Amino acid sequence: MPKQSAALGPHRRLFADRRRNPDGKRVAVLHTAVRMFLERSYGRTSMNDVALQLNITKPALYHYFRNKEEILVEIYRLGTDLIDEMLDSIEADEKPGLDKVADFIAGYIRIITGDFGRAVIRLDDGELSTAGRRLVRGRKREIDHRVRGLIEGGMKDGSIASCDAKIASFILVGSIHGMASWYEPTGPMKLTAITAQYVGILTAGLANGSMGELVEPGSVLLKSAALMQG
Amino acid sequence: MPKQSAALGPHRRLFADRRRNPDGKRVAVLHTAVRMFLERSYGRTSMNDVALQLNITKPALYHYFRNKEEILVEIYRLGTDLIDEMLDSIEADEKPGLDKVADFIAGYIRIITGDFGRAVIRLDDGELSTAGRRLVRGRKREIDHRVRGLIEGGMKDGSIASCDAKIASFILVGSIHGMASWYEPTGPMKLTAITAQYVGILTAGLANGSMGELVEPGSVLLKSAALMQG
DNA sequence: TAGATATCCTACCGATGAGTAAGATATCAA
DNA sequence: TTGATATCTTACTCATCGGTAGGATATCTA
Repeated sequence: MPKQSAALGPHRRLFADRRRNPDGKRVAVLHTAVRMFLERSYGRTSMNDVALQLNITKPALYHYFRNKEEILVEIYRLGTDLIDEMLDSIEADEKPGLDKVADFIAGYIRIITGDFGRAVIRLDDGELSTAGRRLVRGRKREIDHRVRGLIEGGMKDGSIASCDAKIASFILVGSIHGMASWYEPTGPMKLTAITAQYVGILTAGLANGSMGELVEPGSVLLKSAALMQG
Repeated sequence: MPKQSAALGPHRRLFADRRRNPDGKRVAVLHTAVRMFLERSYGRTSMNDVALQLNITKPALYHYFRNKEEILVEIYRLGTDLIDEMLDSIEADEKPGLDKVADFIAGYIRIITGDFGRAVIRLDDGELSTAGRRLVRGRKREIDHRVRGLIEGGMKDGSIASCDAKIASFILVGSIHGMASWYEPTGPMKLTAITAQYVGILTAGLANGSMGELVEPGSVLLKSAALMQG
């Protein structure tokens, strides 16, 4: 963990003195918490851990948040807000569905490589209470529906090949979600290069005309019907 | 949880009497545990929970496993074994790389819709000790490399368009991993139909010739360069 | 400068959960 | 039948963690 102590510095410094700054300190807690939750998971990060990272004690955290869950819910809210705004902007555009999908891929990658976007994907909403889980999953479901809408729009205007929009959107977001796990900002690949690959492969898969000569899954699929495991 | 008590019945019944059957009871524990880990996560499933589900008490579990982690590692081992065997069979085939990829998609979906396959994807290996984590992540990495090999093979024989094999394999497995989260065996969609969609879209995306007229990510990508978040 | 209050701390509670000690009882092989 | 042992239980230890009680101290405003 000392690896990222440099990045945490600014937030830590906010708590160096007792200057009054409730809003600023609240978001500082959020930035530190989301980093730690992503690194060690929500369940394995104690309130004490977060407090120590900020150079305060655990009860001080409860001055800014009612409980641990409130921190997590707030993180989800910030992350889903980013995604919502991007979808707003894409839906407002006037262009073929396939182009909107291309924009979505690029925008989604941009968001998901940031802390709060990545949190929406990687953190386990099963840790939430029933109420919190309902809220978060509702927002996720809404996002899914909007992505599906993009694909359906493309099928209507003919830029996207006829397919099951639900499955296609799952493939789309699923492949990008994977990035949230393996992408490292300090890694060797430039983000723009990665994005170009994603846009290329995924739009090629959806584009009308490209699914002409379908590859049939052969032996393994047949085997799968026979060996279907209980 | 009473929802799946029917499926757990057989394993529960194994522990009804004290007949000696160490191996059978061991796998019964594994089957019950993987189900519960998938439903409630490893961290939120206590040894007591698992024991109760089997109609025994917690210490009895320690007769079959040294500790909780040993159960999880064993689950990972069984799951990765399934994937390894499938890759063995595909690599042994003599067919174009794109066809192998199609077979892989179908085979991977089949495995991932089963309990142990899904566990490899969904369970958090961050819960493991350093030693266990090294072991599990090593096996996962090996699988990744083999998938990448399939794609590289296809690029060599010309059936797959030139692209970054690393990214392409991440897109491939990432999109299927998403299934491990949303797929429900009792859901409305037949597995063969879902598989066909995956094979269709993904092989179309990789196939040589389909990436001719690339869709350029437009406004959003440009915005992303400017708004890059810290 | 003085009161209001924001900020933060020490010390604690109660719950949970992994793992163990030590012994009771059933099963099976000889 | 009997001894070895596999199986399982009750009753515990120890550590961690979310959250709180109650008070101390610094900051800002009037």
